[in-house]
Formats: sequence, structure tokens, C-alpha cells
Amino acid sequence: MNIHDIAKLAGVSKSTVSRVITKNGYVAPESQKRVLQVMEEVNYKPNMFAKGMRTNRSYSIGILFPDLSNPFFAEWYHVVEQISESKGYLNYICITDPYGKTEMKRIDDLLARSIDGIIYFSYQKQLDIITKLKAISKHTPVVCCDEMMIGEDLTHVCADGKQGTYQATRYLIEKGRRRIAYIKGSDAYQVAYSRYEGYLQAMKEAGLPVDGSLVFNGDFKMSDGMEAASCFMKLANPPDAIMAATDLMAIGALNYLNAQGIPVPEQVAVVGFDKLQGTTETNPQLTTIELPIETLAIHAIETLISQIEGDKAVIRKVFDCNLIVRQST
Amino acid sequence: MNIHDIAKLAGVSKSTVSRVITKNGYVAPESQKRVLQVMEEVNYKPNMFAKGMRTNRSYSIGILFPDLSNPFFAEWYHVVEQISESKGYLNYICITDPYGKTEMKRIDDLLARSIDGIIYFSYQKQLDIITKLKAISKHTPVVCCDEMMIGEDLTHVCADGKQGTYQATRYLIEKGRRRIAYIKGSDAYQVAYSRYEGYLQAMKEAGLPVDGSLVFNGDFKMSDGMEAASCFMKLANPPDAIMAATDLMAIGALNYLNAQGIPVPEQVAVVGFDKLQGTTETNPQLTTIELPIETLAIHAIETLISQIEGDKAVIRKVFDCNLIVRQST
DNA sequence: ATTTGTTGTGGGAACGTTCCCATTGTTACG
DNA sequence: CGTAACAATGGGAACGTTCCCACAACAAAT
Repeated sequence: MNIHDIAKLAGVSKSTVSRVITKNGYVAPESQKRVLQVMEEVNYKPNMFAKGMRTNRSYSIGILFPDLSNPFFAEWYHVVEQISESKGYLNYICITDPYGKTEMKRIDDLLARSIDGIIYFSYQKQLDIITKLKAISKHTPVVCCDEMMIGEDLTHVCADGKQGTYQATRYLIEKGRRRIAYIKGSDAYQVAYSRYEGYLQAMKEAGLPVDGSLVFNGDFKMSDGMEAASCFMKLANPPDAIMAATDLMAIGALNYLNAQGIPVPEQVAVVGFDKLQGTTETNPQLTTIELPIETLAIHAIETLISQIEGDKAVIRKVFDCNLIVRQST
Repeated sequence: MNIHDIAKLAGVSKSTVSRVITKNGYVAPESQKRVLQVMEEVNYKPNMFAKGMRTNRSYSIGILFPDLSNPFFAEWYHVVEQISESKGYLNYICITDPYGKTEMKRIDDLLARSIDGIIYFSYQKQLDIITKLKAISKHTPVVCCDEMMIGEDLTHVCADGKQGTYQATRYLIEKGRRRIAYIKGSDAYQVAYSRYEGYLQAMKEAGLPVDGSLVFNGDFKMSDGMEAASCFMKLANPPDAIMAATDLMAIGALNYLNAQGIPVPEQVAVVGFDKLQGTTETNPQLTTIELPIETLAIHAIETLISQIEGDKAVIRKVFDCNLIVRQST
């Protein structure tokens, strides 16, 4: 069933039908009514291929995630999907491996499908990908969502994890904590490094030394948090606060401290990062740094769509992370 | 840059270029080489709209999830994405709300994009959707992944949660447990009900009464598991085993029992469902029923693609869930 | 009375592929 | 040597849209 059949059934030309569909040009109210009625009756759906061939628009967006099992992405996408659908777009989701080896291939796959725009997430900063994204953005809008893109000449919408950690560290210092330990995420993840930098900066500004034995290299797992806390508390001079690059590791640390009967926050304060749902169910409730997921999602998709629909400027939006003070500090 | 330009650059006709691209028909090795070389040089990408208009194939698949925050879907999709990409397909991901109000709209959105196939997940059994899917599957392959579709005349690939729970319940009975409590998931979710049925069937077959006070209506949250265990253990005649419809609720129950100093598994055995990663880190390690996620994912996508590529039969694959015996029983 | 502008309509080219058909060599075989 | 089969090629229609263009009817302005 095509535009031609509709035209015949409604007793008009295909041009008139096209004008009704695209809402473009003059068409008599009566003709319009008849065409719409026929389209409804036969459940006419325009052919996207033919439409796309003429307009070069697919109403499809490509999104690259490094790893969907991270609840951040699931939550972010929930919000994005709703907005994009309401504006007429559907999203391709590609999972790139966390070490970025498959990103090029996925980007080419997406471009081959004439997507209208790309949203890009990654765990690592890769120069060849950045070069490619810049080239692509000359003709197809690209929105990057990693804070490692801050400073690059690419549209980006992200949160400032460095600022978040800096803020939390300063808060601990103001509350009188002096020996503040830090559980890092894996260096392979750029975001982990940014967070760590916020800690370093706050310590430095306060004139506090960063003791090497108070920095633990974790890998985001709860068990890493337990191990880190165990190492810290066995030191001759244990810390009076523990910050972790993720809530999961903070919960691990909390579990260790609870099991050992070390009072939190009296003896040791604990701060996480992410504001996972589970962090209100810990004992004591975990102080954490909130990643403004919904804000990020809304701005990412709205920025992309505005660029698809004509906005040409490079847009940079960096949102702050808020410290959520609860019982563990 | 189109097929015409390539033809001119390679000194052949567009027909020959087309033959090279589609690998269809005779073409001299020398011509082929030249064409491929030119395509490489100018980084030619065929126009999917034009291609699709002729072939009616988009190499795109639509997937409907009721809720991406459930780690099952994330893990399942990781596997599916890799396979579909290797076979030349990319996937649209739609999130339908858990109560199924937006499914119709999303299905229409997908069909408007001429997807080659649909994979459908839902939490609830809805007759109008089933009718629609059956109609669609006359021209576009549909694979359903919910066990509520067992028995319907629709291709499905799913796990048998009833069988899994049945098997685990029998195991507990064989080990001498007699008062077995069950923490249900919400009735709004078909899968929760199926699991519950397995429990009922095993109890009935063993001639054990199902005491109403030993069945708790939960809602999948960890706190529901704690509450359930608390109710159960305060009974005059408390259970000697607790099964839960999900690991998360089982972990909640375990936490309560540990906090109360009730020995697991000596006094009460605990069994979960899902085999979440975290279940090896509990104390004691949780016995659980394994949902064969990878198997489900592989068969779902391979079944769909085989149907897209010509297989016309309705295919039904139902996989067993395996009991993973660990320390909590 | 002629021009100008507005409203409404239909015809046809174009988008970039695929694939059918016709044509030309070349090889194989009776 | 004639014919059939095969290998290689190019021309052109078709897919279902959009959009430019031409044109008709009529109203308003000159």
C-alpha cells in the first residue's frame, strides 16, 4: 500500500497525498480530510526507505555504550528513550567492549544506516576515535557524554566527577577529618582518574599530605572495597575517613568496618560515589556523591535532537555532582 | 558518492559495481579487484535507503524490554548484540513501561522503520499484544522470550522457571526439609507466578501442605526478603527452609537470618533464583537456580535471524533452569 | 480589462540501489 | 564449421517517496 494507492482511493493525485503527509503546501480542507480518512482506513504506513532516500533522514539515533551492566547506563537510557520516542526517534544501541576495540566498527555500522545522530560513551580516551568523531560531526551531529571530552572541540554533555570528589573531600576536611583514604577505580577508566584528581586537589589545597598507603587501586567491585578497608585499618596509623570512587566499593568498605565493629562515622567516615538505590539501605546510610543522571540524560538527547534539527554550534554542558550527606559521615 | 561514481572511477558500469557489492552474478576477477579498490579508496558506503527500497531489508532488529534496570536484560543483550552485529544486524532498543501501556506504540514505531524482525519481552501477558504479534509474524519474524508464551502459536525462546523452582523444591524435600516457606514476586509479573507454581507442584506431589503463613508476597526488593524472613521466623512453627523468587529477596532473607544469629543452613536453608554475580559473595554462599542467560540470548537471536533469512516454521525452545547447590542448603 | 497574488492541483524528475534483459565474446562439443 | 553454453558487461526499469514546476481558477488590485 503506497502513496499512489491512497491517491487513487481518495480521488486525488499522489502530489496531494504527499502534501497532506508532509504538511507542506496548499491543500483544500476537503481533500485533506478525504486523504486522512483513507490513510486511516487502510492503515497506511509511509515507506521509510523511500522517504529517507529523498530526505536523508532516518529518525534513528545511534548510541554507543561501553557496558550495559553498569546501572548508570540503564537508568540514563530509560530517560533518553522516552524523550527520543516522543520526538519521533528510535535508538540503535551498540555495546562496545570496555577497552574500545570495537568502537570503530560500530560507528561505521551506524553510519551505514544513515542515522541522524550519535551519542557516544566510552571508558577510555582514544585519540583515533576522537579524530573520527570530529570528522563525523561535520555532517552528522555527535554528542559525547564522557568528562574526558571536556576541552575537546566536540559537543559534550557530562558531569564533573572531579568537582564532585573535590567537594566531598573538602567537606570531610571541614568536618575535621585529616587522614582521608581513597579507593580508586581502575586506571583503565578515565572517569576513575578524574574522580581521583578531585581528591588530590582538595588534599593539596588543604595542605594535607597524600600518603601512598592511603590510596588503594580497586576495580569497582564490592570485594575491592572490603580489601581496601582491611588494608587501611591494619596500618599503624589508620585513616579517619574512606572515600571510594564508586558506591559499590564504599559499601564493601562499610561491610568490612561493620564486621570488625569499627564505628562509622565516629571512628571512620565513609563516602561513596554514584548514589545507587541500595545506598539508603546500608547501615549506616551511605553519604555519597550524586551523579545527576536524569539531568544528563535529558540534556544529552535534547542537545542531539536540536543539532539534528539545525543547531550548528558546538555545545558544552558540564553539570556538577552534588554531595548527599547521610549517616556515614 | 554513489554506485555511479564508483563505476566511473573504476571504468565499468554501475551494473558491474552492483554485482560486486551483492556478490551476485558474473564479474571478471580483474574488474572486481578494481572496483573493490576504488570503493576502498573513496571509502564508499552503500546507501541503506536505496538498498532497502529494492530489497525490503533494513538489517535492523527491534527489541522490546519492559525495564532495562533488571540486570538480566543487560546481560542478555550483551550476548545478543555481539551475535547480531557479527551477522550484519543492528538493534533498536525500546523500553516499554512495566505495565505494558506503551508496547503498541513502540511496535508501530519499529514497523514503520521496516525492521527485519522483533524480539519481544514483557512482564505481563496481554491478549491484544499477543494477537498483534501473531498478525505481524505473518510477514515479519517475531521471537518472544517470556515463558508465558509457552503454548501460544508464536515462536518463543525462554527458560522454564516453574521447572527450576520445582527442581529446587524437590531437592530441599529430599534433603529432609518439610516446612518450606516461599517468598513470591509480585503477581503483576507473570514470571513470578510461574516460579511459584513450581513450588506448589513439588509440595503437592510430596504430600506436604502449603501453609498460607509460609507464603509471603514480595516485590523483588531486598527489603522484602528481610521482612518475609522476619515474619516467617516469628511464627510459632517457623520454617526449616526459605525459597525466594529472586536472589535479591533471598539475600534479604539471608541478611535477616544472619543478623538474628539463626544458623544457615543448619536451622534454615535458603534458596534464591537468578544466579546473580553477588550470590557468591554472600555468607554463606547462596544456593540458587540458574537462569541460562547466555543460552537464551544465543538461541533467541539465532532463531530470529534464521527466520529472517527464510525459515518459516514456528519454533519453540524452552530451556531448563539448573539448581546451583552452594553453602546455604 | 489587464495584471498580480493566492489557493489548489497534477505531472514528472530525482534520490541510489537491484535486477532483468540484451549483447558480445569465448570456449566446448558434435 | 555451426551451435550451444558460459562468462562478462551495460542499459534501463522499478522501488515509493519528495519537491519543483506548470497550470487553472478565482479574487483583488491596478
